[in-house]
Amino acid sequence: MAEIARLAGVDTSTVSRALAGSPRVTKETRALIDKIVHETGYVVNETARHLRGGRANQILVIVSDIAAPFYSDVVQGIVETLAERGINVLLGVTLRQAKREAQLAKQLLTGVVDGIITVTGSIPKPVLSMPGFERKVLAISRAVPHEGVTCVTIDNCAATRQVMQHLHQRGHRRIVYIGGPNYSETYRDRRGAYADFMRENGLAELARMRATDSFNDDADSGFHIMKSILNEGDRPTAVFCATDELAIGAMAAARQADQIIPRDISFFGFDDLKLTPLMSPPLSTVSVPRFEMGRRGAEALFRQVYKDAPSSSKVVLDHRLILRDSVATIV
Amino acid sequence: MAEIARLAGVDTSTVSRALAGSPRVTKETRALIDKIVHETGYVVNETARHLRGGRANQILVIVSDIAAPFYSDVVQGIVETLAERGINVLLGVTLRQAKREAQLAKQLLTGVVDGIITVTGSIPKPVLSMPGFERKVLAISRAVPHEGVTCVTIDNCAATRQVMQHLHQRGHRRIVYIGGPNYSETYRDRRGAYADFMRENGLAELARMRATDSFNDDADSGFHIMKSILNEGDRPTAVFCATDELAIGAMAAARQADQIIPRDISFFGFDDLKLTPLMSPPLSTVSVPRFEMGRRGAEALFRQVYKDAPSSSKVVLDHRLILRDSVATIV
DNA sequence: ATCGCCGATACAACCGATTGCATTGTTGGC
DNA sequence: GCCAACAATGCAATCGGTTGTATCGGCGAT
Repeated sequence: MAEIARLAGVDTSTVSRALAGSPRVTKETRALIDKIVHETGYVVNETARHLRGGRANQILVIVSDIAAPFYSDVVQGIVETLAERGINVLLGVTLRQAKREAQLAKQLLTGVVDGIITVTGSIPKPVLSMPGFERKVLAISRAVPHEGVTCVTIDNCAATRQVMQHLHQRGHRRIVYIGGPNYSETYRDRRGAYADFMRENGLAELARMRATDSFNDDADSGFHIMKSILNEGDRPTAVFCATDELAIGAMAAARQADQIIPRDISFFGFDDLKLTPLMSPPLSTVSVPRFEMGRRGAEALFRQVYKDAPSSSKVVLDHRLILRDSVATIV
Repeated sequence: MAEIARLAGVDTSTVSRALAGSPRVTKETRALIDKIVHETGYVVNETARHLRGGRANQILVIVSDIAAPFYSDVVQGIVETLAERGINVLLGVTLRQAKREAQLAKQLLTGVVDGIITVTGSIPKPVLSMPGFERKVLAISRAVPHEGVTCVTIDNCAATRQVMQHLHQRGHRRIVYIGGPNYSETYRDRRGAYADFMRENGLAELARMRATDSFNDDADSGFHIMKSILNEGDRPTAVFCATDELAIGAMAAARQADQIIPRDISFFGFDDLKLTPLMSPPLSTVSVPRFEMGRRGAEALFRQVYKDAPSSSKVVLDHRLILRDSVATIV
């Protein structure tokens, strides 16, 4: 910028103002500066701007694993939305290790980012000691156990209830639940709503809930759980999987055991991943607005961090049941 | 830092050196400073450090769409690797628009990032005018048309040839190719190797190549292409899909037309996505080391940017054929 | 006892922009 | 024709660190 100022025969402050579009520079000066900037290919140093301005214009997104389709869709929504607003997205993956999460937290403390969107259901510890962190952090999909932090999610209990009602109406009673690890609020909600429904409908004794090992909730774990269920005898007529990934694995296990879906066993998923209509058979599932969750979360955090908007407690988006061909009617 | 210096009764330069582990500070001073730092919860301002040091310790990853499973796996590999080295990853998605790509390029020019990993097969124009950009840019999966830029990829031609040989040995002659848009070098290579193989084996007249519309290469496009192929009559005995996503869609279309796979039609995919062994039937495919591509690419760029290593032209990783149950033998 | 050397720390410039305030020059009013 | 007011620009401090060089003090050697 000093170079530009020299060439234009003005001070750097004038160049700065000209570039910022301040009304305090003449058209002529502005034109001259613009011309020189164009000729020399000069671009401002964002780092210096950040240092002076105190804003990094960057937001950190924390997921446990970007390779999981659910998260990558959410992140896509976030990145698109923030890019439109000139905000960069830093991507952090925790691999479900608290240590990594703590490392990532430093990015906020050291001023590398202005805010954090977490899709893991937890806030890195070091962040909690920051005064006013509530406005700088936002949770998507999984709520975090902290007052004042905005959370964008869906109504997991209501959705689960609707799924169960559907299965029940179709004549299913012997319904198994396959879910992910219960440290996740999402899975706790879905499992809880399942259990409640079974109890309320006098099916408490038929309720069977299975969760994946420790940290796994991918298709493979669904496959293995389903395999063990099939080996136990006393087969269910329907399986409610807490995610489509689990359902894809579970259906594969059923097919491998020569079960015809849905004739022998029905399946219901959750998420409506892009691939599920192409499964064999197309999977009935709950549509979860993943991109939209990302978009809304990004918008909300943007307003909180850069526009001084207050944080709200919860933003609940709509879900809806997608009925395809994986559920049979029992007569 | 000034505050720390004041409390410790020393100069900021001493604090800086103490924190940096310089041998030029006494144990006592260091201990005192460490204690005060700990008590006050002080953390350095990375932005200031970057301004002075000229390094952002950030690298930009450009993909067209993080929601595509192929890309999200590559990105996972990149993020893990760079995190280990203390480098942040900025994620940029182009949605295949040159405009967005150009915007992202600015991050390098303005010093926000020190390097770029592109998985789109192209380098943003503004970057090309940077002297020495070759060392700051690296391509993964798809090569870029620029001398001196390192590219991490696999041998698409060899892999395609092996697939075709396999299908040929199993008795298939009427083999269709379904690929993505040909502006991508990857798809051109795979299609070219397919065409060559057909010609070299006297099957030139049976060669049929279909590409998806413009920018689409997801499962849905595979579905629609397959549907139109089935409508044309003169059905192929085998379909070679240039990606697993296309294959998943194509298989769904075949099933919907009451074709039994592989009895009526065989399928071969490419990528070995995590879900393909769970398909119905499990898909034969080419294993592509996506995480490893990300890791190796990240390592190489890290060395180039931060360790002054020279750029190499090409890093070719191993692929291998995964034979499952989607290909029948024709007698 | 004095000189020289060395280790520990302080001083100050620097990275590259932004911005409040001072200064300069011009114009308009009376 | 002089002064006030205002528009345009320059000056300099600032953001928060890092680092080359200067300074200070103590100790060993002669």
